[in-house]
Amino acid sequence: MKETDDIRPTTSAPQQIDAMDRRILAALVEDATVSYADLGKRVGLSAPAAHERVKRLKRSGVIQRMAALIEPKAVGKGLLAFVHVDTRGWGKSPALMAVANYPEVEEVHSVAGDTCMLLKVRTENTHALEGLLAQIYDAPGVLATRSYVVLSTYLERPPQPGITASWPRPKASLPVAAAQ
Amino acid sequence: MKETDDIRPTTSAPQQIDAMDRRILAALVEDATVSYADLGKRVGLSAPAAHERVKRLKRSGVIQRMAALIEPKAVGKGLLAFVHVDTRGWGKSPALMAVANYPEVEEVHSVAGDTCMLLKVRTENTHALEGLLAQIYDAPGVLATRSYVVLSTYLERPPQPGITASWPRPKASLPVAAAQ
DNA sequence: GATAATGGCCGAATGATGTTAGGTATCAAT
DNA sequence: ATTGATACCTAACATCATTCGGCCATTATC
Repeated sequence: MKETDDIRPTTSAPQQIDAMDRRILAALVEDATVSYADLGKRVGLSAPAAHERVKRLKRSGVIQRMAALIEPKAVGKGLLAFVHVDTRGWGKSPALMAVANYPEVEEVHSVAGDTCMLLKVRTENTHALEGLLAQIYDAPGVLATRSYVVLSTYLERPPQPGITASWPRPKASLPVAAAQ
Repeated sequence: MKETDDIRPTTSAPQQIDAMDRRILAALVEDATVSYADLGKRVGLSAPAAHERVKRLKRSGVIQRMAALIEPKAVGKGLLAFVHVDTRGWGKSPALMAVANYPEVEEVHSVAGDTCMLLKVRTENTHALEGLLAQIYDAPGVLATRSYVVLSTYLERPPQPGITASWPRPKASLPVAAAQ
């Protein structure tokens, strides 16, 4: 399993991803432990050919890395919440970005809309969430936060390689003049 | 790499996760392609011992699966957005849940707060987002949606095994009576 | 239109790694 | 003290990743 070729994170993918690459990606996103022989069989390639493709996808940065997906509840993170942070001025202050160092913080985005920053956090309970929120409030320029505590998660998965080619026409849309 | 032991998704983890398991999880979340020899070296175990631990973590469901993490932009998903969906009645209608079949939809949660459902979606552009929103609106009972389009992502990672033992006291908090 | 060059693939051989087996130490309960 | 269970180790084996050489298709060049 030693990747002798250096996987240096080169600049973003220059070449195009074809249908074969997409099938390989789909398989690896679902299960990254398949042998190259099985992977090749699934997509219609030999093991070395599949390996060569995967190596290229890694080198080009399309495959960032292989990761173990763990069950949050098992590691003491039963509470998931999305935190919207309203900030004065420009929200990306170093003090606010420092919360990314906590392992409870999984995502930090700046968003367009009525709020500046959006965090996805996972804590053991509401008490720990309060402790994290206190850290967020502690950052200068933070005006307010709104937390959306997740009650149930129906779907949660990493980025998928598939894309929807054409979106269905809405069937129950309001009549619009000149809707082509 | 063939896991001869069946990894049947048994009921949730019965036994406790110790510090060694946490270190193994931390290593595998970062890079699931390490050899068991390297993994053992990193956490202070032999290769078979590390393997045994990993096998147990998989069987107990702590490790759900190994997945390839791909760069969304490389597969034509440069636009990330969080969509809040307000619904009349109980939001979990089959028609709304059907949007989970689109590969653009990565997360579906029901949340507490002023909205009922929260989706994380990744599309190629705003036009595709519009097509997806049309599908959401098409579900009966959907009153309104609010979309937060991500401008920049500063952090995005899968669930981490680490937990913060004690949260720092906020340094700039308002004086509170009898704050112990 | 012939030919060289490139890219992608395959089959087979080799080396690294996953995996099993057997044995030892530690700890808890009998 | 003895038994049983658990977790670990070393060593051997089986499997797989990886490399190599050659083949075929396509494209560029003469």
